[in-house]
Amino acid sequence: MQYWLFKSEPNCYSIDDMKRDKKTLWDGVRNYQARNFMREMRVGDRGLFYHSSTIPAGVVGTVVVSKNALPDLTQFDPKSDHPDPKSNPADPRWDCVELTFDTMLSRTVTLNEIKQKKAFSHLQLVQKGNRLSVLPVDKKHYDQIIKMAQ
DNA sequence: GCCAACGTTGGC
DNA sequence: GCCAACGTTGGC
Repeated sequence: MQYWLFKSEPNCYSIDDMKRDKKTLWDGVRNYQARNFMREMRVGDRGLFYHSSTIPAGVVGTVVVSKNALPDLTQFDPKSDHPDPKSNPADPRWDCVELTFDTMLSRTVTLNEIKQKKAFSHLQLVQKGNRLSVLPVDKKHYDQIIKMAQ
């Protein structure tokens, strides 16, 4: 089983939305590295749900991968937020996975406190300039962040 | 294949 | 809103 982190701006899609919807397609991702990580995901993988571009930014909940990667249909919809006219329907460029709500953390584990712990220095999330919206996390770090919320 | 210009992300 | 970082695009 692998562990991941999913970023979302809460005014776009928050952990509360995730809880209400129970499951959602993680579509709209238009970054090759993030897409490749989604292609590696398998049903049952765990994920941290992270709120970005908000104060404070941080981990707010957990999710489970409930469907392996499948074509992201929003790329072919001119009315979607991220249409990609260059993507060929016979060989779609962008994929998404389905996520299912797991838990809401009892408090936000902020980026700031994660940065302050030396144990997290190799976490891609805390390395400067990180703009990846989907990234892998070690089980160790995943467990530790959940523990910090308690 | 290089690289400048440009657009987007995300913390603050 | 600012700005640094960095991915993408496109001309050559």
